[in-house]
Amino acid sequence: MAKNRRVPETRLIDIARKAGVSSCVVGHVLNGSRGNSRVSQKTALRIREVARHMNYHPNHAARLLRGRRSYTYGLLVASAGDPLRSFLVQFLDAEAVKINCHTYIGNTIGKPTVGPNQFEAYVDEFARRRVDGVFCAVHHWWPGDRNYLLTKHPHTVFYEDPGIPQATYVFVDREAAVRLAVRHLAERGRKRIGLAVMTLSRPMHIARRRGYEAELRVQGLPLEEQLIFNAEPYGDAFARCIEEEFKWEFPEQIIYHLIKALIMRGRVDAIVTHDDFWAAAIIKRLVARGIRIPEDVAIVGYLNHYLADWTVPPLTTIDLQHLQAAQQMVLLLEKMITEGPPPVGKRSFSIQPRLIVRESS
Amino acid sequence: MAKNRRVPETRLIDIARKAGVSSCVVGHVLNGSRGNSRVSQKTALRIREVARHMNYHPNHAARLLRGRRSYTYGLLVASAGDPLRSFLVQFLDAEAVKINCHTYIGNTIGKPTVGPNQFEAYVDEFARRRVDGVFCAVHHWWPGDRNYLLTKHPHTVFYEDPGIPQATYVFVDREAAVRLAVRHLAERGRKRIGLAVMTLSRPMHIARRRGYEAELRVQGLPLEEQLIFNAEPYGDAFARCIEEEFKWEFPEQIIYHLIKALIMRGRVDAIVTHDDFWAAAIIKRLVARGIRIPEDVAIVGYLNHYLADWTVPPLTTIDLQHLQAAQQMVLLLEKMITEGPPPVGKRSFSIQPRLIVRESS
DNA sequence: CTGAAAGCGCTTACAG
DNA sequence: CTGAAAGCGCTTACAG
Repeated sequence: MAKNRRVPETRLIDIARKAGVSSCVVGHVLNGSRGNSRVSQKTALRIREVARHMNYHPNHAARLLRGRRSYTYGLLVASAGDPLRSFLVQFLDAEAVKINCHTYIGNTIGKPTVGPNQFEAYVDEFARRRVDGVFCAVHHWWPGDRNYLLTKHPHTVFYEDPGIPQATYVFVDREAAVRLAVRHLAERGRKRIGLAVMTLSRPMHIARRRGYEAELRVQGLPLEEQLIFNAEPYGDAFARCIEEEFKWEFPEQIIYHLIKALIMRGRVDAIVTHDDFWAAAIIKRLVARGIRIPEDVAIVGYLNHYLADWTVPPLTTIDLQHLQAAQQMVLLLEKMITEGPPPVGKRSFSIQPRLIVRESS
Repeated sequence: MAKNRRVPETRLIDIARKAGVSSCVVGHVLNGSRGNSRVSQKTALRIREVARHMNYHPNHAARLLRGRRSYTYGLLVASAGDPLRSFLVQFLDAEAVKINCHTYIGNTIGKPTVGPNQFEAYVDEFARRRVDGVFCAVHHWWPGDRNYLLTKHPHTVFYEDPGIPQATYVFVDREAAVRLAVRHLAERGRKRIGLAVMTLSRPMHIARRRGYEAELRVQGLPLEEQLIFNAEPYGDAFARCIEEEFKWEFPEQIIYHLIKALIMRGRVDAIVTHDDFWAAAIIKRLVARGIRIPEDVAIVGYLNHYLADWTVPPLTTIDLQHLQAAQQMVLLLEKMITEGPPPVGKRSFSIQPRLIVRESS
């Protein structure tokens, strides 16, 4: 019975014996954080040779226990497959790997075994595993005690403003995003540009309206209340995860109300949509009614998910620059870990989105 | 300067002092693997109370060092964002979480810092972190020394046959998959059903051809060599990852040859495609040429990626049952870890795919 | 330039 | 039913 036996790993002491030195010398040569000037070149070389030959890999647990960093970041997301965040997750991991760190992913979607407080459960798990810091990319409308997170892990960088004073975060400039979209549509001759948003009750979303109004003014276009569709009154507009299936449920009925409000009543000739999934759903419904995209109505998305390449017609959208956001977040967290938190007042960092023109506008 | 200080975590000894017992009693009550009969109910209760109150979380590194399992599985994938595998990755993680394990994801896409042998680098990293076992879901055409993996981690479960004798793996029954597709198309009256595959030089892909031919025979349909398109002669047909961008590059020129071969020469009225991405690309090209889907040509995909819901028309496809595969893989690996590898000859497990009918057929 | 030794926080065989 | 103590594999202050 093979059972749980594994080939015993080479230890520091094995190298030391083979090389005929003490283990502390080996430690200095192979894993030493300080300069290695204390060991002779020749010895160091021999030790490295032996280590390579014996396929030595330092025991991570032992180093951790001795107080070294874990070189691990906790990463909180609703789900690693969350279509709104999957590229951010990927980029965060890739950037972490570049500096020899690893991301420990905590999905906050409720699992029966973990119980309802999965967010908090992962905050504890991160503590157990001694992560160096945490990225929180959980949507603001997802449950989870952000204050508890900050208490247990002062080194935390959020994606989007968590609404907690003094928190450090990276956010996409939504005002600029909508201005880009509106300017583009105005330049293409659109006169009645609509805005469709999930909610207007959070600062980050109010920024969209602000950008929308500012750019309409610049373009000399009329500002009518009926050109703005806010999904809030129509019930829970947020994408939900169907627990069993891990698929994101899209609130289809919202699209029905949206078309009624913006197309029928508002008679828009363009819509700046909440995100690419909204955009794709709107395009589908409009095409089914014989409305031509972009001839009759132009559509602009928000995210630049790879879905945007596959809609018919392909979607003009706002790229959220997830790679740039990820780079910024890793840089920030690493700096927090080594140098402490940034000064108050310099804890938020905006990412400038980019317009990607395809065929829906 | 806050620096790298964190709130000191509660230790076992802190609980012991507070509860007025020795740390070994506390260890037995809180983390003991054996029955706790050796400690009185009353003491145990008090200890648990104190632990909860002091927010105790056992130090993972210390337990690991003492020889306990890491409750961590290594997971090798080309990239966590690989569109062909992302749901499998998600499900594997979710299933692992259910039994209180964690998946440590190793992306084998080459990073400059890790060097060209990222597969092997992660095999070593998994050893350092003392994972209990490994899932390998890397595509067969991706580089990486699978034998080295098995040497370092005898407890490994592959997704799809790695072509190594005695390896344990879960695979999708491709023969059954293609038969489902062909039968469905025949039932809808299609007479000239084409098959498009990336390669026929690996057993797993030859299975597609086998299923195709077998079902055509059953349906009494003609078997013509020109109805089979094998992309191999047209150069590197595999999706590639563009390093900088982490986007999957689709081999578009293949589609051109495919249409020429199957539509122009073969005059097919249906195509069973290599996967959903091929299917989506084919649909796009055909629609652009004025060919109607499914009236003129029916298309069936393979994978059931969520993209399949967004093509126009929505894609009829074969669902690969990734959830079921993930459950099987976790079950298998856990059993290997606790009871040793399954007997030779019982090391491969097939997953039966399912036909999902949408509007492209 | 190098070595002997303490200790990180647990687990567990051993002794009462 | 409970405690004293060794030891997992490292790191590092201390002593030569």
